Amino acid sequence: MKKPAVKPAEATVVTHVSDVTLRNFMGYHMKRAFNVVQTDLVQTLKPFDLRMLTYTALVLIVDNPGMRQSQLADGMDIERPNLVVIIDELERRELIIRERVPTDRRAYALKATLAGQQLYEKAVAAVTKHEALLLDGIDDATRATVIAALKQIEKSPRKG
Amino acid sequence: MKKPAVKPAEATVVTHVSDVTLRNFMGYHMKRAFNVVQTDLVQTLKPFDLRMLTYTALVLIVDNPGMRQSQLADGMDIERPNLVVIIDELERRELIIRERVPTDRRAYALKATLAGQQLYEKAVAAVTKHEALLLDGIDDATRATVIAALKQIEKSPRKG
DNA sequence: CTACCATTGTTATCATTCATATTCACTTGC
DNA sequence: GCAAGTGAATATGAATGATAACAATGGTAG
Repeated sequence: MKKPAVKPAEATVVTHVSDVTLRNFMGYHMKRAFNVVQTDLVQTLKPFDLRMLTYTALVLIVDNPGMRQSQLADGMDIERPNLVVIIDELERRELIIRERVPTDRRAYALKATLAGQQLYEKAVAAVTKHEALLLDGIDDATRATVIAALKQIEKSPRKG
Repeated sequence: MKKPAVKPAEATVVTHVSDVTLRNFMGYHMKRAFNVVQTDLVQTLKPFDLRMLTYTALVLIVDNPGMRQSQLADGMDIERPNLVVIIDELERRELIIRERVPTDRRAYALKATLAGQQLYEKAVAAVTKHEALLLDGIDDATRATVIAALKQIEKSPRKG
């Protein structure tokens, strides 16, 4: 019989919330840590008027000039319809352009403008700096171990 | 000059989407890995008719009998109004009860019913099993390292 | 005791993110 | 040429998260 290490103190006033059971799960730690990272990222991107999604899209477009929207949606793990508004916003701000593909007039080739590339440079630099602060106390070997483990989890069988 | 290691192949057709820039960020790895974990968790909880939020709430209530809603909201890092519907659902399904606190008639003491405790046992066991599969190739020492690192990130200064 | 303020839970409302279904334009395979 | 498939857009809905405002109650200063 597996008795959990949690003793429900009968009708006692709760002074401190215990999450011992959830702390047994890697996913719980991941969610809590990621929340901190995400909150920091949102703050970091605010001066550039970028959200996490618009930032990710911009970076991928700069890194992959000429990519199609469906490719970008795949890369971002979101559905095509949801990408449209993101691309709309980036295009309206003239950070990227939708260029018709001559060989397939259904598709758009996504490319960053000069302004888009410049914003990319600044935003990536800012995020890099902020993340360095967040990971301050963690040495390089540990970081490498964590990244390797996260990659392995990401590549786990039951993906999509 | 910091030239990124990304060469924008002029007007070339993109065959494979590169995320080299994003791969420099720990947060990106965390998000991708967590997506996998979360998708698996949702699937795991589906047979029990639990979502991530109702599951988390149930676990915390079982572990902390008598806790208040505001304490639970704090523990779950969500706002009080958003917790109401979650508690409503758990109460409607008779997994928990809202018990009036005699000493403070504004507050409810949250307690799991027998059915709630039983569902808790089954759900926690299922999640434990599924997570074990997900972390299969990762040895204990690595897991401990990752958890320690995630905890450190979570406790980072700029929290809330 | 009264007046004021803080807290608990609730309702209403809104923004964001993500999914699905449908439609339109276009391409491709037969 | 036509049927089927693909790229993108639109409309819509579900889930999660936040804020504002409120009623009821509790605590405290005067």
